[in-house]
Amino acid sequence: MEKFENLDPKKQQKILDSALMEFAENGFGQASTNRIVKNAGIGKGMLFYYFKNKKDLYEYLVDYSMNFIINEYLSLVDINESDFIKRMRDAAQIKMKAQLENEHTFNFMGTFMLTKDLDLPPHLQKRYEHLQQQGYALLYEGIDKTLFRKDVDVDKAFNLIRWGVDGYQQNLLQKLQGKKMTELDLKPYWDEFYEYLDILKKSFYTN
Amino acid sequence: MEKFENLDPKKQQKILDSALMEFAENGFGQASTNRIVKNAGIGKGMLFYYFKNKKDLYEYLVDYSMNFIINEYLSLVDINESDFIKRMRDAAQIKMKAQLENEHTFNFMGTFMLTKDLDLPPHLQKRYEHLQQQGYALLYEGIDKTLFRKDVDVDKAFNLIRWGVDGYQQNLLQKLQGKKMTELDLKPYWDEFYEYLDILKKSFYTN
DNA sequence: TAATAAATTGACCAGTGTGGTCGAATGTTG
DNA sequence: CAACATTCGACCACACTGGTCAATTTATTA
Repeated sequence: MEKFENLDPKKQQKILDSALMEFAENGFGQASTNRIVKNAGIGKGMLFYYFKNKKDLYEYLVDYSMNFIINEYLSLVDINESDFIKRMRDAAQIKMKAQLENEHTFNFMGTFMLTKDLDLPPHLQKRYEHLQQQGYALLYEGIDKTLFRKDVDVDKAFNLIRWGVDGYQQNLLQKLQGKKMTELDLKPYWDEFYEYLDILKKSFYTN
Repeated sequence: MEKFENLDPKKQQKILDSALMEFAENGFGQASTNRIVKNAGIGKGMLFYYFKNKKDLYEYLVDYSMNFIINEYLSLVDINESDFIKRMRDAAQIKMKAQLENEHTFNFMGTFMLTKDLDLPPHLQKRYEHLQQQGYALLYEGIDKTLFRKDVDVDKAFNLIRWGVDGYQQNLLQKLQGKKMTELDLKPYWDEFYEYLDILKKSFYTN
C-alpha cells in the first residue's frame, strides 16, 4: 500500500481513475483487472504489486472515496448556516466543484452506496455509517424552520427545495459532461442557479 | 420469433424479465445468456430456439420496451390537458402504475437510453426517435402558460415543478422497492402527492 | 395406438477472459 | 560493481462465453 502511495501523483491518479471507473460501471464481480491496467497504462504485474488482490484494491478505493467526499465536500459545508436555502447553495457549489474535479470518485461512491455488492471490513463499515450520518446532518441539522411560510408544511417545502437543487445540479452536470474543466467558466451557470434559488425563496419563505 | 410469442404468457414474461434485468444491469456486452436462462428457469437451447442470437434478443427487448412505454405510459397521458401541474399529475400516476407493474422494462429502457451500447437497425432507430419526441411533447406541448405567476420566469417554474414531481416519484419508488404489488394500497401516497402538488400550485400559479 | 412433429434439454464446442504469479529486464542507489 | 526497488507481460489453471446439436420428452395427428 505504501508502495502505491509513494508513487508519482499523476500516475497514482490515473490508476485510481481507471479503477474507480471500472468498478463503478461493472460492480465488483464483473470489473476486470485487465481492463483496469490497460486503461491505466501500466503492466498487469504492477496492480498486484501495489495491492495484494482485487478485493484489497476495491477496499482501498472505498476508503479513498469516502475520504475524498468527506474532505472535499461534506466537511466544507458550513453547518452553522441555519438558512436552508443558503446552506443548499453552499453545498451545491462545493459539491459541484469536487464533482467536476473528480467525477469518477462520485460515480464510484454513488453506485457503491446503492448496490453494496461487497460487505466491508468493520472499520470501513463504521466510517461508511459515519459518512451517511454526516450527509444527513448536512440536510437536516440546525435548520431555522421559522423562515418558511406558515401556510406550507415545512418538511414538504424542505423536500421540494432539495429536489429542485438536485434537479438543477443533475441538469448542469449532464450539460457539462465531457467538457474540459480547464478555464470552464461556471459563472453564468451559478447566476442561473441563483435565479432558481430566488424563486424558491420567494415561493417557500415568508417574504 | 413467432415461436416465442405463442408461448404461455407467464413463461414469456419470466424470460423477458430475466433478460431485461440482465441487460439493464450489465449492458449488452457483459450480459450473460447463461445467467438469463438460469434466472428464467429454461434450458440454454430454448433461448436460441426463440431468438436466433444474443443481438436478436436484445433488439426484441428494445422493441418490446418501446411498445410498452408508448402503450402503457406516453399514449395514455391526455395531451389536451393544458394545465401543466394537472398533466404532470396524470403522467405521474400512469407512469407509476406502469412502472410498478413492470419495473424491469423501465430499468432496461432507462439504461438503454443513456448508454446506447449497441446501434439499432434503422426501423428501431426511427421508433426510438419518435418515442423521444413523444416524451418531449408530453412535457412541453400545448401548456397554458398564463396560469403561472407573472413575477416568475415560466421556464424555471416549469423545471422546478418537473424536478419536484420527479423527486417525489423517485422517492416513492425507492420506498416501495421490493414490496409486493398485490393489494398494495397506493392511496395514502397519492394523497401525499396531491399535497405536494397543492404546494406547487400555490407557489407557482397565480391564485 | 402408432407415427409424426414440436418443444425442450444440457453436455459440449472452441474461443476468450479471469485473477493472480513470476522470472526476467530495467532503473536506482550506495 | 552489488544490492535493491520497480516494471513488464507471458503465462497459468480455470471459469465463463455465445452458440450448437443429438437425444429425449411432450403434443398432435391419423
